[in-house]
Amino acid sequence: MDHDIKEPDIPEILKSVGLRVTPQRDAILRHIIDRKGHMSADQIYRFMQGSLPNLSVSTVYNTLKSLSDAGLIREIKFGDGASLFDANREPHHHMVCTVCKELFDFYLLATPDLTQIAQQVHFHIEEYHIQVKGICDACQRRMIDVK
Amino acid sequence: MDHDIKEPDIPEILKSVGLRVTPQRDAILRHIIDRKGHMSADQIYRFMQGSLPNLSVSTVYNTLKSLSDAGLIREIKFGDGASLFDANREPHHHMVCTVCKELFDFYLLATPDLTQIAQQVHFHIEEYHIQVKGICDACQRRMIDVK
DNA sequence: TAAGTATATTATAATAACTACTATGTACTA
DNA sequence: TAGTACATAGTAGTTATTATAATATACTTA
Repeated sequence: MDHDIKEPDIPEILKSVGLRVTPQRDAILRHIIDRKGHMSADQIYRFMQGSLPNLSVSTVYNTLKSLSDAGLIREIKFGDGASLFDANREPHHHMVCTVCKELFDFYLLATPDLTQIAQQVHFHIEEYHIQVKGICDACQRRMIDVK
Repeated sequence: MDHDIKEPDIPEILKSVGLRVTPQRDAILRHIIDRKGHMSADQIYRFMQGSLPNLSVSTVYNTLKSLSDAGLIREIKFGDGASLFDANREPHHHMVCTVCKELFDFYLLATPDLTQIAQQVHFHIEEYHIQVKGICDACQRRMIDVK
């Protein structure tokens, strides 16, 4: 058995934040961690039809809320449509393409200094997130081709 | 007549972005510019009952979309509930208090350098917005008092 | 200045994304 | 191996928003 990539112990992660281990939570958290991307509640629900055909939509929402409250995943509200969720790994931010609506991660080398502002207004910062809107590479190329 | 504060010429602003001047658009844009804060479509709708009792909810949404597309106002999706809108003045960002849910503006002195990342991934940045979550001054005090 | 037309508005219906509710089921406790 | 606190499923309800279609109006141009 090769251990190049260490499989995360999902039940252990759930226990560590005080959540009961259920097949539904295990499967949903596993899916979010395995797939690197962003996904909506509905996408998760539809994906789970294979392995958990009795899974209820409300369980998906309840689970996403529990995982989110526990800090294991992050909810991204961006553009139109449904909230997206991703595994809360290294701090990262998001770019959304206003043409194709696709969402891209990005990582900041130098983080903006928010401490000054926070001190001025006595705001206790828990987290911050940068949303960038623009046009992705593929859509830029497409626009040039059309022109 | 004192001209200390120059009144914005709303019809002129609308024309300048190619929008027809209607009483509804005039009133809505005026309200958003006059009031400095953030407001939801529903808040605008209810406020307008006095001056435009026949105003329809869909007109509020249509108008907000037109104004937003034209870059005159900005839509803020943050936390739960409805989108908020504000006049798109100097670039600024937002802090939301996770306790009282209130939204605060803040202005960055040094803007984060996103150009490097944009160049790397060939993303054409149109705008960016920093969302900060945390606890506001008032709520921090309240928590200390209770303790 | 008065049609004409493209666009805006209204009112209502429809939709999407979620939340509330309650009966049933199950993970953990002792 | 109960007992119980919590989770799930299924359905109904809610909220915010969008679509539709008939009527009305802002702006154009003759």
